[in-house]
Amino acid sequence: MTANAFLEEATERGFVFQCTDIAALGAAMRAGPVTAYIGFDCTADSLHVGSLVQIMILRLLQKHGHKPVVLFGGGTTRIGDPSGKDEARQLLTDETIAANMAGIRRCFVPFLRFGDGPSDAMQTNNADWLDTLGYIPLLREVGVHFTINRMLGFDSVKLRLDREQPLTFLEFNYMILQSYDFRELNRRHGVTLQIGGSDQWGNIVAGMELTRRTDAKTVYGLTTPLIVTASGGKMGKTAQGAIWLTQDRMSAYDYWQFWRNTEDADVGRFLRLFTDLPLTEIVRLEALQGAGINEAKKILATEATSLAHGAEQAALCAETARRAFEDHDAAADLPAIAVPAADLDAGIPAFRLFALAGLAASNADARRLIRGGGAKVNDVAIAEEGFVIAAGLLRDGAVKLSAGRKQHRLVRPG
RNA sequence: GGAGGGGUGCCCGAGCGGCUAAAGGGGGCGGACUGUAAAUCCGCUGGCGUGCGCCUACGUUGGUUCGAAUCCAACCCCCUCCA
Repeated sequence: MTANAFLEEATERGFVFQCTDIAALGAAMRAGPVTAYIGFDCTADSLHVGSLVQIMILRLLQKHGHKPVVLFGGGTTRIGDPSGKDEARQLLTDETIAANMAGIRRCFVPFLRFGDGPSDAMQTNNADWLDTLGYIPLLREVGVHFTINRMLGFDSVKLRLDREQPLTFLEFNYMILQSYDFRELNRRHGVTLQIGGSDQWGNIVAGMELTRRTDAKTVYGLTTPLIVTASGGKMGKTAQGAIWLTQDRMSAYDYWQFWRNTEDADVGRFLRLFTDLPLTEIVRLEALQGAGINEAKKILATEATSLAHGAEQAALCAETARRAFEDHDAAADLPAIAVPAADLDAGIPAFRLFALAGLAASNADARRLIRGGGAKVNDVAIAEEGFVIAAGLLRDGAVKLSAGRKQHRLVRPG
């Protein structure tokens, strides 16, 4: 009934949670390319897989000939979005925001084609129009269209009120500014669709209504579902923290490993969302039973890593993992750290080296790891807590350290 | 402005003068089982040197005491009711 290639594929792949008017949006998309935007606030200097659904839907949009707009929240980050947060974020300085924006910008490069063509992606920054807004004019021109009665009903506001957590007036205004963004992007660039996570529904609808009331223009909103793992956990959280999309925050190898460790029940869903593989192929992969599903996980890992870090890197990661896990090859090209050769000659307590390699949070943590039987050197469990690692343990120029069965690091003299 | 309640480790949450690095749960890590999965079971979960300790920690700063997360004072922040 939507009869539109983009919406059909987006729906089949699991990107669509809610849409303000899917039939009308489908008609608009049939009529010609639609320009759509997603806003990204600059709260960190890199994006993680929590934003990957948004990035992938923009990619899909572009594939179908529509135009993606990436909006950096240089202005709105100075406010802080209360949506889905049970307490206010700490305010960021302007310098931090600028630095974060530069970092986030890099995350999109592998996923979208930027340029001046009709379906090339473009980027913009809401600080360009928000920073210079005058308070009274804004209140008179925009504020008049927002009723407190209505705003109090939005989930983002209700959450705070229900939990008796403070919601500052500053944050309360976030919705108004995001609405302003939508209208402004419509005016400047003909944007007619705003996409966002399901927690953005209220903000998106508010912008849609503002645009209709003041400009008599019809625009649309589309939200993506919140992605949780099949066992109910938040996706993209590990011991080390978030799964970052840039290599300065997380190596391609660890990124590959993240996807490789996907739960069985999530494989099909993640293949749909986070790879470009055709649906027919995905249907085949997710049907694999028992240990066979591991093949699908490897493909998921390589495809997802390929998008973020390139096919060459991804193939390398896959090969490293194959050698480390399937051949038990100590010389596989695992993440490595360098230790002064003299120190290694003299011998270093294993617990110290584990901490140094990032396999344990501290020396004490490493001692616990050894005591618990989870620490291995060259694939042999360490029996005594005081075990010393010296140059004699070098195999092909490296010592392999393992914390548990999955985390491996090489130590090289250098 | 007044009255009352509260701020505990990554999170939630007990403790209310010594036996408290602080119950319990969650999360995390390790082990067993597996398929580098889930579920389940077991162990660990402040730091530094190590089996004898030292340091840091219960909003902040002082005080009482041989001894405080626990008592007192001031201050900061949050919540509830009143003005």
